[in-house]
Amino acid sequence: MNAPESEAELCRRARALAGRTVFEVAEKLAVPVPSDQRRAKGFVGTLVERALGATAATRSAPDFEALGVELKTIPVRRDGRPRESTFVCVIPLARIAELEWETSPVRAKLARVLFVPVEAEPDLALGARRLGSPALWSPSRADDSVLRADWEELAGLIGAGHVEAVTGHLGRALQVRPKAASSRDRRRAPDADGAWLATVPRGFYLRATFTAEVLGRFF
DNA sequence: TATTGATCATAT
DNA sequence: ATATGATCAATA
Repeated sequence: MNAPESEAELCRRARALAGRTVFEVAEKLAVPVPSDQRRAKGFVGTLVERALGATAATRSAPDFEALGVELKTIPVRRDGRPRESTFVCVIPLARIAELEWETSPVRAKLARVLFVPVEAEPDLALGARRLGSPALWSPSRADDSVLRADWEELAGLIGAGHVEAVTGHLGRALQVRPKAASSRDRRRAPDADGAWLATVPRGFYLRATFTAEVLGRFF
């Protein structure tokens, strides 16, 4: 699929996918649907990228580069509420002390997001899951201030050398969780004495409660 | 059941 | 190795 030339075109394409199953979308792209999603966790996200004409598949840029729009598929329950948190970005542990909210990767990633809900009941086969109505979101001023407060708390702790004290319990909208192939993976981060320590790579995620509130505005 | 911590595949 | 796409699975 070629890249959409405008937000309006992107939205039309996304609306056209609503109600269709993963199998139907995959069939049109001649892509086989994995039988075991445990071995294909990113399958639906990549599939919808291709179906909509995303350009930055594997690069560190918005999915729709020319439009500045990031795509997020979001697994939902029957009532439409998210089942999972939403991964935002890897945390640059070693450099985070130099960053500010205004120029942070979190704020850049979330500036414009197209959420595409996907049914995700565990007992519903991957191919049978239906896509939902898309929601094109930018943070409201209130959203931005909540995200900023979380960023300042979490980035502040990490930058001050307290990465090991940051658990998934912190943050109202944003949280910090491991983001690695294995818990044995290591990355360097500052310690409290100005030296380096080795710790598991981490990412920023949006809490499901936050995305539930955001999506609730659209429906 | 809700949430946190751990993990899987692929591309560059 | 690191970033992309996320969901799995153990714990509280």
